[in-house]
Amino acid sequence: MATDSASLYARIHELVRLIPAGSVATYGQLARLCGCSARQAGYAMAAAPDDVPWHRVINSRGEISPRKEGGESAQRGRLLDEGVTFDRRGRVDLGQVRWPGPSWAWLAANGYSVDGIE
DNA sequence: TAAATGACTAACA
DNA sequence: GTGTTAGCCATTT
Repeated sequence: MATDSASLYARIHELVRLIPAGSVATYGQLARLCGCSARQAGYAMAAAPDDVPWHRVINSRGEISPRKEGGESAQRGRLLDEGVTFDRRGRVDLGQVRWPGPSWAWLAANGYSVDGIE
C-alpha cells in the first residue's frame, strides 16, 4: 500500500483515466507528466484500481510489458476490443494510436505548468 | 537501516 | 535489427 506517495499514484491514475479508448500512452510519457521516473509509472499501474484503464499504458516500444503474471493477453484483448491494432510482432503503431497527452486546459486546471517546463 | 526488486527508458556498441 | 550499460526511485524484504 502506498504510504505518503499515494498522491503521486493518484496523479498517475488520474492521467491514465484521461486516455481515450483506442489510444495508448507510454510509461515514460506518464512519468514525465507526473514528474516521476518511468518505473514509478509501472508501479502505479500494478497498484491501479479497476476504474483506471491501465491496459492503455504500454512501454516505449509499443509493446505490452511482460510482468510476473500472464495478464499481458488480457491487456492485449482489451486494446483490441477498443480498436487498437497490433502488428505481427505484437506491437502497436505508436505513431497512429499514441495519446498526445492531456489538453493544455486540463494541465492548467490541475496545477501543471503549461510552459512544459516549470 | 541497508540491500534487493521492478508492468521503464535512453544511450551506446 | 539485437545486446549491453547506466540511470531512475518507490516498494519490498
